[in-house]
Amino acid sequence: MPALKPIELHRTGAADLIAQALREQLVDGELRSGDPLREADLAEAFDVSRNTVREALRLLTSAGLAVHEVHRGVAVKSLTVEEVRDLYGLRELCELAGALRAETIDSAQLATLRTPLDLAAAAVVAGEGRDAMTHDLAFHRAIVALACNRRLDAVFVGVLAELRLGLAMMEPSSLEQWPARNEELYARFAARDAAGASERLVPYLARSCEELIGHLQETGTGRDA
Amino acid sequence: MPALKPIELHRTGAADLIAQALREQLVDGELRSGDPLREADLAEAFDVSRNTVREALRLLTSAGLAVHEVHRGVAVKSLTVEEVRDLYGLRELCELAGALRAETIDSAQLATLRTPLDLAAAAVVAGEGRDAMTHDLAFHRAIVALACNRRLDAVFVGVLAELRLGLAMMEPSSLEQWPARNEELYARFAARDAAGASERLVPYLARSCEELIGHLQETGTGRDA
DNA sequence: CCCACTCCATTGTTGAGCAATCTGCTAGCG
DNA sequence: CGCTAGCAGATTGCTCAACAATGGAGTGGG
Repeated sequence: MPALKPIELHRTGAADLIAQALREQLVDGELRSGDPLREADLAEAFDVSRNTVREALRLLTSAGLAVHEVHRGVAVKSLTVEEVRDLYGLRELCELAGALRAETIDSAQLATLRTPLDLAAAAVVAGEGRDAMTHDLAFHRAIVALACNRRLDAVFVGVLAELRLGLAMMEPSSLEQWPARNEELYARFAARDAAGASERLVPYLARSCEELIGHLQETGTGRDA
Repeated sequence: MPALKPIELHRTGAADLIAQALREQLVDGELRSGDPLREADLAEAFDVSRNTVREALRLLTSAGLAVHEVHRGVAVKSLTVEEVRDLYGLRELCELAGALRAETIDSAQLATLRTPLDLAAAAVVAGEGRDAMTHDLAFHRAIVALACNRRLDAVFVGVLAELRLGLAMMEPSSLEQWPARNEELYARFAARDAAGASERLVPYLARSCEELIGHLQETGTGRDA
């Protein structure tokens, strides 16, 4: 036994890798809502066959990140106002499920909230808006994780991914206010105050939702289905 | 303009049709947990190419109904006890979100609860256990629909589909008690009593969950990941 | 009994090919 | 001038055949 092969526990096929690459381009805002995803182009870009690209696109569409119209191809999904409302409604449900557990968390779980919070704060002072948002969302994912339900986590990750379709297109407003707001929320968890955490979470999400909707309407995105 | 072509608003490709056909075989229990889904077999059975089958299988796996191990193929997913707990936790979240709206529903919404309930009752007296379960689940889907959130509906449908992987394998116990239990729940909605509905929903789901887990452990399904 | 080796079934991926369909353009017509 | 028909060109939907890579089952030797 010369050397342990670098463990590739989660070996993935080419289609999965391409889907992941596209996902990343989506959340980074490199692909904008409505952009067409042409099979031939992607096949050449990733140097794979068109069939493999098709599999990757199936994954994206079934994840809700793209839409697929027969004989017209796949395009990056553009969110409608109604969809944003639904997504935020679902997001609220997920986060409240996590916040409910605030009463019974231990210090290790509290630490999982602390880390992304610090990273987000650092990104804010560095003026890195995109990073700040990434870590902010990680903070919220940690909140949901308190519910100790992997399926719930998966749903939440999907919701965030779809929301980022819209969020990626707007400059986060009042960035410098985020750390204070998050610290306040964190303090409620540190105090094991579930009700207090929920009370702060709901208006925060409502504000964030209306902000995104406002931006969608401004830029005229998310028009006809 | 001789005749309006029968509108096919939701044209679907072959892969989607096959995925749907397999889904139906899953909820009907014709395919059991762990059964392998071999590409060549399916290609011949549905008379399509292997690539098309692969696309359909991608859809199933990303919907959580099948598992995919590289170079080992796709198999019908077998639920672990932990997954069942998570699924029921998520299901509870969805249904409670619907039950919360009990205060403000109108008579039309109440009617959407009534219909599947009657169908389920009829199936019970007819001794059609499978149909009874189908309509019972439709009743619960109607509860979730009260939240008026399409995304939530989609999540719930996915959760139910996964649960049916396990439910399809067991004979529903105490079938004749279902109608009474459901009527009781319906009465709370008719009375616009959200708290009462929630209080009845939670233990019902808990019982159902433990029943499924018990059956899984009996039959030894859901072993090693 | 256990290990190594071979063989076979199955998957992963490719590339070419063709029918169906959409899109944009052009030409003809009123 | 506006409008429709229809003709390419582009793109997708799906098939087919092939080959490499991998996993598992069987086989034989130690």
